[in-house]
Amino acid sequence: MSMITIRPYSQALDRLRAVGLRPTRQRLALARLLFDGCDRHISAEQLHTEALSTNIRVSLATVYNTLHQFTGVGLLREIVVDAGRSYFDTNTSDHHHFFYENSGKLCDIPAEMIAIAKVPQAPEGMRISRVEVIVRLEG
Amino acid sequence: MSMITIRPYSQALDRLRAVGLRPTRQRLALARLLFDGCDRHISAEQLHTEALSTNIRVSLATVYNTLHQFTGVGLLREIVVDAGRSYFDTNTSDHHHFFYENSGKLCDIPAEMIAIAKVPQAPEGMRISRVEVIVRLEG
DNA sequence: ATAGCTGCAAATGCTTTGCAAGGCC
DNA sequence: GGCCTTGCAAAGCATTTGCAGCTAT
Repeated sequence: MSMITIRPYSQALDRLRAVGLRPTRQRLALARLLFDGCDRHISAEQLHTEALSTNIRVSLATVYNTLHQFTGVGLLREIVVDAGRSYFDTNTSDHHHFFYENSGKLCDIPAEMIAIAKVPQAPEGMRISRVEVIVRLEG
Repeated sequence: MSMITIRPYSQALDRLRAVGLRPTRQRLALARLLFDGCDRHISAEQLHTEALSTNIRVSLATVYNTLHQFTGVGLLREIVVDAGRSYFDTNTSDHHHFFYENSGKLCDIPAEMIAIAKVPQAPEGMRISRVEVIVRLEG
């Protein structure tokens, strides 16, 4: 009853199983949109629109919940570049970002294209969870 | 570590004049809170609260407008670390930040404590407006 | 069967705006 | 006086939540 494109080997189901999230129709569909292509930076609103245009009936609230669940289990990374707009990155490996201030677009900077020579020590009792580099572009 | 120093000659008035903003009572008062002490990271809500507790009558809307005007003329820098919460930094020189994910606090990393060895070239037709490093801490 | 999901709509939190009244030059 | 600012309250957005009904196992 669904018009979802069936790929012979979608990673979506396996990924959900691996992290122990029940593979419901909505989660599976969203996982396919997110993971069955190349890496991407996407907002909740965008993903919702994309889901609807692929005939996947899912509410915006569920999209938000799902994105946060995925982030919680490490399938996604949340990126905040702009007040009041969150992006989710399907690439959770070590890398950084270009941010086009005019258009609001994000673009990966591969890990080897940027090098941080000296990272300061974490203050007493704290540990570094992540070093995030955002190169802001205009023009 | 340090108490706020009362300076006999507030820089606030001069700063406003220098950037061509009319020194109204509200702007002057906010400028004093912001610039007459050590550098700080502050949210609109915090500044508003602080203003009220210093007997400065100012509306939250005016605080927002003022912070953005100050940012527009380079007196402040806006920092986004968390979806839906903006901080304004009175230190506009080149430096980076620790972000305490648990408490939401920000802390400066002096420019010399961090070094970016290799910065990627800006894409065709773009120029780098700023390289921002956020070291996220937890614990 | 039942614990966990989902949709909807209402609620929330931060931020911006419209407009009449007030203040600075 | 004239124009810029301000205050208030209402509007705006993105996001979250409460709850009744649905679903995967």
